[in-house]
Amino acid sequence: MTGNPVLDAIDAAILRELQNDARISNKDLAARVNVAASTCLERVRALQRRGVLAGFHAEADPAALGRPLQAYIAVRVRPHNRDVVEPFIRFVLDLPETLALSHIAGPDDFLVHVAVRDAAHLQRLLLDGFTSRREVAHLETQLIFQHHRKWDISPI
Amino acid sequence: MTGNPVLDAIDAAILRELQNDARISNKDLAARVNVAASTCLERVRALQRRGVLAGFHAEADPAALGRPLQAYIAVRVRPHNRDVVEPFIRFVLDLPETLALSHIAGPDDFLVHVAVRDAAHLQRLLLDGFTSRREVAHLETQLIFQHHRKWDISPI
DNA sequence: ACCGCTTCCGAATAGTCTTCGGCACATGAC
DNA sequence: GTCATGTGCCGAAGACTATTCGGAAGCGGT
Repeated sequence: MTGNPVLDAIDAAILRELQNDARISNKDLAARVNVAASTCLERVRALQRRGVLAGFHAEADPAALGRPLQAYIAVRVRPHNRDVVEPFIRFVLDLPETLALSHIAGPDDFLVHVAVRDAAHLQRLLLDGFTSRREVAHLETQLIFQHHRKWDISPI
Repeated sequence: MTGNPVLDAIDAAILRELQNDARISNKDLAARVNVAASTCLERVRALQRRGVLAGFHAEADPAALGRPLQAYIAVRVRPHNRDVVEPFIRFVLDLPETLALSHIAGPDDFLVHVAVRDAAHLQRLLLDGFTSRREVAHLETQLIFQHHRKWDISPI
C-alpha cells in the first residue's frame, strides 16, 4: 500500500495538476492527463487512500486579510521535555498569527512563522504571547521580506 | 472594491470552509454558510477578484513521495545585491527539494525549507547545490522533527 | 416617496459526477 | 497453448451540480 515505490506518469500528472489548481473539474483533469473521467476519479481516490494526496486547501493572502508583515520567531524552551513541549505546540498553533510551526534540532527548539498587521502587532505578540510564558527561555525574531512557497512537489 | 477593510461573517465562513476543503461543491459550501448557491458562487468569485482567495492547491505528503526528511537551510549570500540575489532565488525555487524560500532580515539572508530522501541526500544537496555556488558565503542547516502548517488563516 | 445601487434569491438549462457492466491485457498454473 | 484470475480502463446513463439571469428586497441619499 504505502510500499509502492513510485507514481506512474499519470499519477504524477494528476498530482501536478491538482497542486496547481485543486478546484479543476474531474472532467478537465481527465482531459489534461489523457484518461477517461471515470479512470481519473478512481486514480484521485487511490492517491487519497494512499496518503499521497493529503488534502485540498484554498490559499488565502495574509496581506489581503490585513496581515502584510511576516516573521520567523526562533524559540528556546526550557525544560525541553514532553510536559512542556506539547502544551507549547498547542499554544502556538492556537494563535491566530501563526502560519506554521516547526520543531527543530539545534540551538533553537522551535521556529514559528507568523503573519501580523504591523511591527507594533509583532511586538505585542512577542511580549504578551511568548516572553510572558515561563517555559520560553530565549527568542530571536527575523523579519521576512519575501516568502515564496512552491505548490507543486514532485516525487524525488 | 479592494478598499473594503474587513470580510463580513459570510465571507469569513466561506474562506474558512475553502481553506479546510477546497474541493467542496458550491452547493455544499452554500449550505454550510447559509446562503443560496448562486450567491455563494458570486461571493467566491468576488473573493478571488479581490485577491483574498489567491488559489486552490492539493496538499501532497512529501513523506509519501519518498522525501520524509525536512530541514531549514540558512544561507548568507555575498555580495547581497540584486544581480546576485535574483538568480539565487530562481535557482533555489527550481530545486525539486525546495518547499519554500524566505528572504529575511538578519545575519542570514535566506531560509530555505527543503524535503529530502535522507541525510545523504541532504548532504549532497548542501555540497553540490549550495556550497558549490560562488555567492554562498555561509550555510547553517537545521533538521525539522515535526512541521505543522495551519491551513485556515483568519482576518486579523 | 423616489431613485440608484447593491445584494440576494430561485428557476431553469447546461453541464458534470459517479456508478456500473463489460472489455482488454497481463500473469501464472498446468 | 489455454485457461483462470486479477487489474485497470472505458463509455453510457441517471443523478446531481454549476451557472446564468430576471426580478425582488434592502439601504442611503435627496
